[in-house]
Amino acid sequence: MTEKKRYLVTSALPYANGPLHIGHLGGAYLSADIFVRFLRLTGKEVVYICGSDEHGAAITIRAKKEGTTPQAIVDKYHASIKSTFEKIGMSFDIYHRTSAPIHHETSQDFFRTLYKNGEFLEKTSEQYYDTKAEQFLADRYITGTCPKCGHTDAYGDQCEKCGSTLSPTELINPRSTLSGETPELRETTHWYLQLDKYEEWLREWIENGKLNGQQLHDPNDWKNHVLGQCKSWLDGGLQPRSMTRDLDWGIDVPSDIPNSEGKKLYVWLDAPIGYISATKEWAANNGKDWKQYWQDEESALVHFIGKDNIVFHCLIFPAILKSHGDYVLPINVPANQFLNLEGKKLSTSKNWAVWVHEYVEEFEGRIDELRYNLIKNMPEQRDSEFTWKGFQDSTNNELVNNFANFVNRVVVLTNKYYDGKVPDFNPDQIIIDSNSQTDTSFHDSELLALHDQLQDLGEQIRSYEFRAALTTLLGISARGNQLLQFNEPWKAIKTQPETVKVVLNISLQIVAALSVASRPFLPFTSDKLRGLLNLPPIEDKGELTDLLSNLSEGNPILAAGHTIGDPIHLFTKIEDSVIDAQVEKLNATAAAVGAANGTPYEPIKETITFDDFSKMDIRTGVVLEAEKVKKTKKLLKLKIDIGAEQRTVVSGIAEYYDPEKIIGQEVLLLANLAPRKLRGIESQGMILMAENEKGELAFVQPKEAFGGGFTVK
RNA sequence: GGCGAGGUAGCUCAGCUGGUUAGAGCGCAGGAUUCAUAAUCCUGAGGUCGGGAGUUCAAGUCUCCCUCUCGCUACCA
Repeated sequence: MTEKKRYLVTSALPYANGPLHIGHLGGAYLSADIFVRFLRLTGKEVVYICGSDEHGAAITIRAKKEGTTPQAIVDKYHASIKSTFEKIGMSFDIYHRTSAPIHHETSQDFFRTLYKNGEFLEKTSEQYYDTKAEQFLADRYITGTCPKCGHTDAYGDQCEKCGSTLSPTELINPRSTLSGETPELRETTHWYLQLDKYEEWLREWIENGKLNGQQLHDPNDWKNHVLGQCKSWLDGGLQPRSMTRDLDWGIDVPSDIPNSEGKKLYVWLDAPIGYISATKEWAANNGKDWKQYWQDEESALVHFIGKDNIVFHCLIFPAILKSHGDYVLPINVPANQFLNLEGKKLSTSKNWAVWVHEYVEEFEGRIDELRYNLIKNMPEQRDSEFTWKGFQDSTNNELVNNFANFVNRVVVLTNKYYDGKVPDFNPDQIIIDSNSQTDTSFHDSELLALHDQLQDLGEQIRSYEFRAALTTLLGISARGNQLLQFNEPWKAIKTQPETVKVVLNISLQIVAALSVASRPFLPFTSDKLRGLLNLPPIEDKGELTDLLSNLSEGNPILAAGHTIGDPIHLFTKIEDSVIDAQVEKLNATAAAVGAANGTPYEPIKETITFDDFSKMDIRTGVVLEAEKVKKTKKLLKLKIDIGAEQRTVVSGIAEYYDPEKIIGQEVLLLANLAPRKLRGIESQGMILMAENEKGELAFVQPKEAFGGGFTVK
């Protein structure tokens, strides 16, 4: 990786609309925290930026639901998220928020500059307008019947029942959530960023790391799935993207721009710019120059995100930065994939999650255990999984048995044999090598081996291989265990006391090295180790670099005669009962949500008159022919016999029925529905299907061999 | 259907531009050991690298076809 003088590291801004779960930590936060803590240990200038994303329609809607104001919602969650991050040991230099005035100014300046540079395309389109509330409606403010599954409370952008992505104009019977009225379509003007114009340089930058012929980074350092997704978008052709919205909670389009009234900045001219405004705030508070981080070639910008944010951080935000001019582009965007929980996707709405604030309470003082397991299972290259059993195993087998036990052995032996003082030794004394049971070794060569392990660990972190780095860290204490095991100081103390001095001296140096090297991963343990060894607290001023240079010269980290403290248990085992309780809790809360969210049954629809019903002509029918519609996953083309005539019907049932197996199937057909073309085939009616809560479909049929064409009343 | 990412030991995953008997951690089996939170250490078993074909002196690694998983996207009157 290209070495830079200065690092600007960001983690995706969490949305201030709910608490944090372990998926967040494993995605965009722990990785970044390891990276910056490591950089600090190497003495780099680094600033780590994050904050709450506090705008957008979802927050207004939540406020309405809870009968409060959007400000109250974001205040509540901002405070909660911020405090959770602190407890879990996230080492942000600043945790900012997008409701801060400096952020509004920064975002508006950005908009103004892009506007003046002529980067925008003004476009007018039709959108729903609520005449009673006198405003345009964001997608989320519109509900209606989902055209795909018939769910009556689908949102304008998405149906939460069937997961389809929608646009507001597709909804049947659209209603405004503000007034309950039926909205009308009105013209509105927005500013579009012409991403299509940037396609060429974005491609060159993504694929070759070059901009204007200058090599900015090596694409080989980027993750496969990140490059893949970017290329997929580039190959599909970029479209102009609206940078404004008709919203009431967000950052105003600057009032000096014509037609700006009622317009707010779109989240992508808001949230990522939060990285910049947070840097400004931090710089102002710490006597620094924010421009050195954002506008200097010697500064490396690294965005840590989840895979859902790849396109925005790799294409759209860079496009915004370059359109503005003066800004550096990210040197890497090491996006993680998703973390699953006990075999299923994490889901806030289904309450299938491990909430970090709850963990912090229930596992007080055991933060590093969670950090360890999440890093160990970090979804670096593919989706991965957290299980409570795995959490127990990694804690008990690796942290307790390997890491903490090694430290404990060393401290106990030192206290027992040398009254807690680091023993002096004869450098020519031969001991058994930690790598083999037969070879011989010296004090210095063991320190060099330690040096190499730390060097490896650093290289792994630099190349964003945090899981591997964690394995290397545990390899250090594993090697310490071998050293003790091969040399058996508990026996040798009687026969070869000089050997024991060398072995324990080395072991103590290893523990001292661990107090530094563990810091990026296990910050609380690092602090405990420093205390245990009576070493000064780490100040993040290049301690690891100093350590490495000392080791390479064979200098000890702990001088002979230095007194250490009494043994402590860094980690304790997690009992089965604790794990069982957590699994039970997870299942119970998820089940409770299922029950509260109701029932698998849909609410009964509005009452209709008999006349309404009698308008429908439902007939019995028999399937004569069935074939899959080409290039579709769900559609079958059916020929239905309804007695007097035959109808061609296209139906979305291919996932549940094989075409050959439904020939002769008796069905009910809504025969007087207006015909509609699907995939070029005219569908003359609709087959009635029953659908359960899982979305599974079943035919509704009259009794066997009833025959086609008869009416249903 | 299109695109992207994956499918490597029981489990979780490494394997860069193709090159000696395919690796790690956990789990498992056997042995050694007791300083330590019944912890540690050694040894071992276990993989036709999703399936098939091809390129090559040589393929987990390149090409093509098929298949499964995840994500984005289109179709569900």
